[in-house]
This record gives sequence, C-alpha cells and structure tokens, in this order.
Amino acid sequence: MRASDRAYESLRSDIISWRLEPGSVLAEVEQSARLGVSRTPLREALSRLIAEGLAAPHSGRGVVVTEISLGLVADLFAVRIPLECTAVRLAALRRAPAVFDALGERFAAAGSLIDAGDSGQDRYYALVAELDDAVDRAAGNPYLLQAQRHLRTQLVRVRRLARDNRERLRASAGEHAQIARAICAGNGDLASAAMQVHLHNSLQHLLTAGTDSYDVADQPEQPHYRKELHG
Amino acid sequence: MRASDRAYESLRSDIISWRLEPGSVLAEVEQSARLGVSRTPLREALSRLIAEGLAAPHSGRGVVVTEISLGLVADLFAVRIPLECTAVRLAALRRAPAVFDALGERFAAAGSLIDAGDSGQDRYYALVAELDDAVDRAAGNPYLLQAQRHLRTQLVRVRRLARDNRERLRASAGEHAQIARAICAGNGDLASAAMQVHLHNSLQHLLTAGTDSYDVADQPEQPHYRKELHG
DNA sequence: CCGGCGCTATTTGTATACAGAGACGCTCGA
DNA sequence: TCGAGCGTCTCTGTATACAAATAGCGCCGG
Repeated sequence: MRASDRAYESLRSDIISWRLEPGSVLAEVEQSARLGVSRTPLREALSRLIAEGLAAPHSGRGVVVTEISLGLVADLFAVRIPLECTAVRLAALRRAPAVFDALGERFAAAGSLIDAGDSGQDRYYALVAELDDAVDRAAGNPYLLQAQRHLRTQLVRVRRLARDNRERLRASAGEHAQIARAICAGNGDLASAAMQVHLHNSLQHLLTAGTDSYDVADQPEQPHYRKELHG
Repeated sequence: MRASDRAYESLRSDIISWRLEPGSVLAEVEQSARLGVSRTPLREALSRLIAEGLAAPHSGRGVVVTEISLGLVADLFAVRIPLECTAVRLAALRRAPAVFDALGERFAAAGSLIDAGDSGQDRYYALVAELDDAVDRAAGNPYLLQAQRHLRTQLVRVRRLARDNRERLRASAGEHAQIARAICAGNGDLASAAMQVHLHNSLQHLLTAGTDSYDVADQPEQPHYRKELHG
C-alpha cells in the first residue's frame, strides 16, 4: 500500500471518528511526522480529503477539518434525499430480486443485532452499508455513486452528534426492510417513497436527539485553531 | 497563481475542449514538460482531475482522460435531474426575486444572442451559467453545490458530442425563462417541474442529435493509449 | 497610547534526486 | 513458431532541499 494511501486512510479515519475534531489544523510537517510519511504523500492525502469535503483550505494558509453541525445536517439531507430516492428507484428497475430479498430478511431479523450491545450496533451499521452497496451496484450509475460517497462519509461523522438509541434503530431496521422489499418487488415509486420516509425520520431523530445531548450552538466560534493529536 | 493551479486549469481546459480526447494518457513527465511545471504540482493537478471525474487511474500505471459517451450521458442526467430540481426548488423557497426577474427577462430576450453566430452562442451559454450560479447562491447548500460542480463539468464536455442548433437553443432559452419566472414567483413545484422538462428536452436533443452526427459506437475500443499533445 | 510599517520566523509551494515497481521486449527452449 | 521467463528500462512514488509568501510580532513614529 502506498504511503499516501496510508496517510489518507489514517486521517480520514481520525476525522470520521472525531479524533480530529472539526476546526483542527492539519499542518503538513506536524501530520507527516505523526503519520511517519514525508510531506509529499501527506499533501496528496490532504488533497483527497479536501475533495471529499472532510477538510478545507483555511484562508490562504493551512488546512482545517471541516465543521459539521446540525445546521449542516439539514443541508446534507436536502441533497441525500433526492439522490437516495433516485438510487433505489433505479435499483428497483434493474431487478436483482435475490439480493434484496435476502437483505430484506436480514433487516427483518435485525432486532437481535440491535439488542446485542455496541458491537451489535456496529454490525447493524455494516448491514446498512451492505444495502447501500447493493443499491449502488443495482443502480449501476457511476455519477450517482460518486455523489453519494461524499455525502455518506459526512453522515458517518454526523452520527456522533446524536447517539442512536434502540427504538430508533429498530424503527430504522423496519424502514430498511420496507425499502428492500419494494426494490425486490420492482416497485420504484414505493422504494423511493419508503426511502424518503426513512431519511425524513433519520433527520428528525438527528435534529431532536442532537439538540438534547449536544448543543452545537454552544460551540465557540473563535478558536478555529484547535490543535489536536500533537504527539 | 500557483503552478499547480495553472497546470490544473490548463489540463481541465484541454480535456473539456477535447484537445485531450478521452483515453489520452496523462504521463507525468510528458505533461509537466509540456506545461512547464515540475512533476509535484502536476501530480496535484492530476489528483484534482481524478477527484473531478475528468481523469482516472489506469490499471496500476498512468492516468487517462475518462471516457464520455452518449451511454454515460443518460447516467449523467439521471443524477442531474433530481439535483437540479432540488436546487431550483430550494432557490424558489429562499426568495431572491430581483435576481431571477432580471435573469428571466434576459432569457426572454436571448433570441438575438442565439442568432449572433458562435460568439453569441458562447454568450448564451454564459447566461445559462449565470442562472446556475444564481440558483446555487439562492439554494445556499454547499453539499448540493459540490455534487453539481462535477456533473456540470462533464456536461460541458458532452456538448461536443452534439452541436446545438438554433431551434434547440431558442427552445432552451424559453425553458430557462420559465424556470426563472417560477423561482421569482416562489413556486418551488413549478420551478422543479420546469427544470425537469428542460433537462428531459436537453437529454432528448443530445441523444437524437448525437447519434446522427457522431456515433460513439464506432469508436475503437482497443487503443486506450491514444497519445495526444506530445510537443 | 495607538496605529502603521517592517522584520523575522514558520509554513506552504516547487523542484529534483533517488528508489522501487511494473511493463515491454528479447532470448531460449519446447 | 509460439510461449514462458528473465532482464532491462521507463515511469511512478517518496523524500528532501530550497524558495517564496504570509502571518505574527515588535518597534518606531505620530
């Protein structure tokens, strides 16, 4: 694996997991020393992060981890909803019923996963990712895929703003099962509608649960130069 | 301006204008020599092109200009339609009537532009870009903006597949005027519908006019290593 | 005491040298 | 004559040295 790939994966993981918080400065020498690579591959990694929307150039000098707030989550979903609905509609038309039938069954039985602690929740999220993958493959549209990649990455970051509870996850599993069944039946309109309902509920959950546990409005605006992960 | 920016702009322009045809190899030493920059900024330019979907790594070694065919145009529009419809819907809600009123007038009077030869057509496309910009600003959604940037870039490339004729451009101007009026009136549903109609007509025109004048199926598939712009 | 100008130090941008990996071609054997 | 294997050679990946620019800070003048 190339050094630039390792640097990219490492930084990406750090940002998604909030080990590098929004606003953190990604200085080239500092990060290259921390990750044990030279500045050249590190710069390539930073370019990729910028293209992906996880980092942004900071007024002439430096690169900072992009902010992600509940205010932006609404913007995120405003784009995600039409794209995901388009994706499942296309997937329903292309017809790969066996795959989605199996996925529907697994979502219908996902309650046990959700009750199995944190590792179970991670496995549930992996199942969701499997459905996304299957939809992408069935839709078979490279432009759609690329547009969704970045949005989904941001979404993983957002999850930290509001820890999902079991009730919401159980409801989410049901919604996903519904989507899978609609795709399986080749009903694009229904799949799209089910996806819209699901994303609406997800957004509602994020917005309400988020403001309870973590009020981003309280975040100080000035210290854009929060430094993290020095050593 | 940085050398990497110049290299990026230059390569991007070369690709969009078909001076660098799909399938062309972008060898680092060759291109850095041609553009008069070192390999380091050139590599950064290539990264950006890859992120933008204008180039792609080629099986382990080398970077090639991505293909763009009428088959892919359909995929392109399958994503563009929901995104542009979402954008104009948001723009209609945000209400910046003065801007869109003026744009609507200019589109209504765009017939003279279209009849004014190639430079007039270029000015018409610039007007379309102005409307796009106004919509983006009114929508005020960074994620939507980023997703559309790449798609619109590809669209400019596609225009070469089917040279627009005056009838189509005149109809297009009318459709754009309709969109602007709907946004101006704050009618999101109508704006979205008008956009959908417009994009449907655009796609139809591309597909029919394209197959008449330039049959991509005749393109040889083997010589992926077409070298261009050596000296 | 406040504001502007200039210096310095740090950080980014660029060039180049070197190393490693992969592809092409040549040769040898069947 | 064709295929496989090895060697070479070119091209990419990485590191480092150097240059340029910007931001912060201090000093000087009003």
